Amino acid sequence: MSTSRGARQPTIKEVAGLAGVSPMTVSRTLAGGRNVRPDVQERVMAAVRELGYYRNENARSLRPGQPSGLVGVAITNLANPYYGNFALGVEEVAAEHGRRIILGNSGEDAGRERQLVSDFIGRQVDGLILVPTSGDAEHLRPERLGEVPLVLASRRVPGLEVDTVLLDDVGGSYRGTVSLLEAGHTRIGFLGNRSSVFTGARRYAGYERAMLEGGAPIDPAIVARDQQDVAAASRAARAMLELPDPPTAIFSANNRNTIGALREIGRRIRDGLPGPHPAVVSFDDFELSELMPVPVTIIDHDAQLLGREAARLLFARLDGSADEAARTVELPVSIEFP
Amino acid sequence: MSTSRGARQPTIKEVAGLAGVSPMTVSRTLAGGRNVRPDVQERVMAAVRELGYYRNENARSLRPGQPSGLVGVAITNLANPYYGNFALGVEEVAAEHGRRIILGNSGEDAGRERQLVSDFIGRQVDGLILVPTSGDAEHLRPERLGEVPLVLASRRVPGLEVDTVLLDDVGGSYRGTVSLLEAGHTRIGFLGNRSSVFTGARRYAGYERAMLEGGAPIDPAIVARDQQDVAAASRAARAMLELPDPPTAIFSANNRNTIGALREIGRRIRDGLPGPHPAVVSFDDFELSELMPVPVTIIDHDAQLLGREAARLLFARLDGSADEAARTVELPVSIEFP
DNA sequence: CTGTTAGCGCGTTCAG
DNA sequence: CTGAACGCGCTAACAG
Repeated sequence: MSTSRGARQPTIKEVAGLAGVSPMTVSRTLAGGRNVRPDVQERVMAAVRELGYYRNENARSLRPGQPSGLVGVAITNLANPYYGNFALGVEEVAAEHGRRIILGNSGEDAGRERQLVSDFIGRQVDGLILVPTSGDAEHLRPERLGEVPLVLASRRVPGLEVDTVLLDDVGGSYRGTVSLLEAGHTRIGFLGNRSSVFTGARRYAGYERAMLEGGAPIDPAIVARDQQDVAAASRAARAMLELPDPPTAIFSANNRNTIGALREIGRRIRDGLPGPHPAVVSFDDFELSELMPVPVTIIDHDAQLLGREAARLLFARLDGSADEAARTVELPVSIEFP
Repeated sequence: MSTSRGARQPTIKEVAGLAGVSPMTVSRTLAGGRNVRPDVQERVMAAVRELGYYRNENARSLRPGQPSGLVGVAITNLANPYYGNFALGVEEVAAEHGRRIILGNSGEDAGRERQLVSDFIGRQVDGLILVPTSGDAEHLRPERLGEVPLVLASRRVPGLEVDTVLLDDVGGSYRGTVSLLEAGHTRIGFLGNRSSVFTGARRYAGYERAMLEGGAPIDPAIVARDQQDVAAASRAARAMLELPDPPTAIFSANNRNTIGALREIGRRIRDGLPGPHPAVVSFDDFELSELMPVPVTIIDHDAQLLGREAARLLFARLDGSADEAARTVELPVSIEFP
């Protein structure tokens, strides 16, 4: 009378037995019913319902050439709402194509990513969509992946020529920084990821180009490029705002750094520290940005769309409607002024 | 020379061939190498590396009794950061147990949830974790699920006695509302989900009890219970704030309603409309709540922890270390004053 | 220590 | 229109 290990899932044989037909007839009925008499189909479906039968997709995909209907998705940080939306975009398009996603969180760790990819391939995924970590990428090389198509999102991997969806990181950062320069700022701080992170490097490049072109000096004392989370970002912002000559504006290269910077600015305002408090340009949107105590310009883009686009590239590959060459799609960003 | 359909994944046979052993020896080596000579193991592993072989997990789990190592997770709205964190919690604990998650987004649609569950079972998941929709739940009845254990999170399903993780919705809402009453408010609006949503009903119940006990009348004109997204919440907030006698405080039953309400309050402040502007109590945390133009009290809880706890209940069931009776875990919430 | 046999659930192929 | 045989990749159980 234990709860478990008793009656496993019913098989096609049991359904066949109950319906008084051969397993083959059940299979055919489930496959659409071609070449099966309607009344027999009735009996089969009745047996299916009675037994609570579900077709075993794993056994099904055992046959070579049969797709598993699974797409492996690895993300660097699901706790970041940005990647939640990304995953949703992938999931939606996959569902439209009758596929399911297997999701793993790499936590920005290359070893974990490698494990995830191994497991995904072992489960016969039809394709992979990754936001790659910045570590070693040996496990993503084509000869390791065999036939399984790979799409990268958000970041490129050096030396890996595969379908990729990127944002216009450089252009967005450039335009965002220019908007600060045009507003009269010359002392503009930078908060971002370390340059080994692909987007970190690209977004810094946009900032740098705008500063150079605008004739504004880049002071290393107000450039902080190693914050991966909100707490670190707050500390970095604090350090530069406590300088004798603090920045009058801050360019933040991503959501986590923006939140950290604003948290610190808010603290200073509440503590009654003297202003002026810095204006902020943020790469990545966040909710209620219009209610901030300092003007916040948003370099906005759609994570869900990024996910959808990545999935589209993958399915184009799977349908064979993509040609040999790896494709890169760069999605535009929009700038929203306060 | 086409990219595809050519060299499928190598099989255990090919590895065996290359290593000059039988498939069984490869299998044993991969399973840990018991009863295989070290030098033979070497040869096998070399062949594995050379061919880029991955064990086919689907074929493996074909054998009865073998777990698939997959957990099916269905969520109502991945775009909500709250559920992203929930998924992360589940994923983490699953990974600790060597399992992977298959993730689907039900979008609050019972039909879609049913499809997802069918597919999950067809893929031989070891267990299911759902944030159930509020629709028909026929497909979750034990006889439909067979041996597959189910854990519900966040919401209960009427008539379904299964392991469940809930928040202390009633207590949190009660205490949050009491804090407003103690601050002198008596005209307190309510924004939330329709009562068919489990949490919607529970959170309203806490609000209602506090209001009754506090002797504060509940005015239907400032109770709005049908907002599922931010835009609808904004409209509802606007409607009650434009009344001749608007509420002096608002209790918001979830993240989406809170953002909507604050967006509307912010708009009124920017437009220079006369105050006083309402204080807000929010069930669910959000970032930068400390920077809002009106005081915001947070009824806080940890979505990631909710996910972890749900996964723990599931694995307790799978390990057989849980007894027959369905368990309910109610996680506490904490109140953070502005 | 290693190999052979058999069968998991399903669908393609070929007979009726 | 229906069924029987075979094999997909893998591993317990049983030789050797």
